[in-house]
Amino acid sequence: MANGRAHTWQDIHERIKRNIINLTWPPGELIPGEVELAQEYGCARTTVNRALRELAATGVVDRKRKAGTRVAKQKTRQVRAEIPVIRTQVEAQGAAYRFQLLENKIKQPSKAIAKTLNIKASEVALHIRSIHYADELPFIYEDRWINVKTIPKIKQVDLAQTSANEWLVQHVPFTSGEFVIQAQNTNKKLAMALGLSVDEAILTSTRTTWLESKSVTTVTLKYSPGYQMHFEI
Amino acid sequence: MANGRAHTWQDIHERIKRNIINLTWPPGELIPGEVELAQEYGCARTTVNRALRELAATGVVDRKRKAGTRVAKQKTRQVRAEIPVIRTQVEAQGAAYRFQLLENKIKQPSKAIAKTLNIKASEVALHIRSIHYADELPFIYEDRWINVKTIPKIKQVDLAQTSANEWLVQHVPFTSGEFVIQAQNTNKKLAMALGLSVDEAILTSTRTTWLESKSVTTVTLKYSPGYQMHFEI
DNA sequence: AAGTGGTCTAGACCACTGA
DNA sequence: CAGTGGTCTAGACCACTTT
Repeated sequence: MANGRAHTWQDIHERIKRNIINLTWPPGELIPGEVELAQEYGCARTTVNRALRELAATGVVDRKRKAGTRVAKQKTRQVRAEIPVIRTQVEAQGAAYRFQLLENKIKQPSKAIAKTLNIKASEVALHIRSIHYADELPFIYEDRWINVKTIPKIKQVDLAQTSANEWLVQHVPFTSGEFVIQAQNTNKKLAMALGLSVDEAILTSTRTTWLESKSVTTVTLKYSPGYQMHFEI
Repeated sequence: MANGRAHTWQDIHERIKRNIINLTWPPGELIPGEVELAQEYGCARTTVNRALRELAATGVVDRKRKAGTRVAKQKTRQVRAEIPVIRTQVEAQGAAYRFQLLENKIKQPSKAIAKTLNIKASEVALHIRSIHYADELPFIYEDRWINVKTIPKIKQVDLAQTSANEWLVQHVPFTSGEFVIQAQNTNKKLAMALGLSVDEAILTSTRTTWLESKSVTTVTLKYSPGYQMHFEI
């Protein structure tokens, strides 16, 4: 490790990244080809390839056949977050978790929901509303619709015992999903439910997931005021 | 392609993923080892390894030496988004972009900002405030502090021409960063600046970036009401 | 047409970690 | 200590793009 010869792809990865951070290779610059780097670093081309592939995956470089590898002219920055199950999130704060089921009924959804779930307006879906508490304080208000055609098993689950949030995450795989965040003012009904005053600013997230071409569920979570969502860059 | 033998890692990746979605291999299940899968699919172990590595990276499976590969019991869901430069974001909506520099001054920051930038309370930093417009409507209010010790070059940039947002993204690399989102009510000052009424709910994001152990910049963006931030799962 | 990245292979050795 | 994933190598062929 002390000498100059590095053989792991992580070492190569770091060397190249350092050259980019140093601005030895500034944005837009064409960096040496894989064979050349392999010679320079004294390793196989495959190893250099692995290092460069990781850098490309995180957007640090752009690669094109024949054109070569260039340091990316950052046009966007990627942000990422791990969204845990609500119970885990509450318990991670050292608070006691509890949730209360307000509604659990199969019925006809609004046109907007039917469209989101891609079901006919005449079809039914499972509507669930609940409040999640942290140390007996309202933390999140959940309004969820589940496509029972996709997930018929949900009807046999006791959703007063296990929250739909948790059961779905653990038992239902999905192939794609969307997650939208916005700020909203509390209305009278929500303010009452969460014990807030009207017109407070709260963060809301709407998540919709799909299994192949069939919708699974769409859920809107309304967080208590002051809630912060953290991401990594 | 028409026959059953697949040789690319993407094909192997998809076959395995399908077995997981099918619940052929339910959450928690131990799936066959790399050598076994390589035999079954008629390819090299390296290729299976590549496929499984991608699945592990996206959290679909958990891998441990000796213990083998298991289908992940999803405890978290990862969400991702590409955050573009503000100008690009506005122009992507088909709107005309313009920004107005409200302040551009080197001065002593508040204690909170000094702490965030990890500089002494007596040191100075560059304070920038501006408004970004979409079709002449206020879109984002920006409040930024730049660590001039880390980025001395910033002093030579005409920030009335090129927004700090854009210049930094294109010219300054970073090694890590944090991104925090929350909902806030507009105060009187902000309402005036953006032409809003008081107490409207707006989304704010605060981003802080680092170059090795030195802070680069911390910026708070306040989006106009109704703004939605989209993520992929 | 030629150059560069993308990937596959077969074999080898290493590094963890569970039994 | 033995089994499984993690990685490296050398060579080969392929696929995409730019020239």
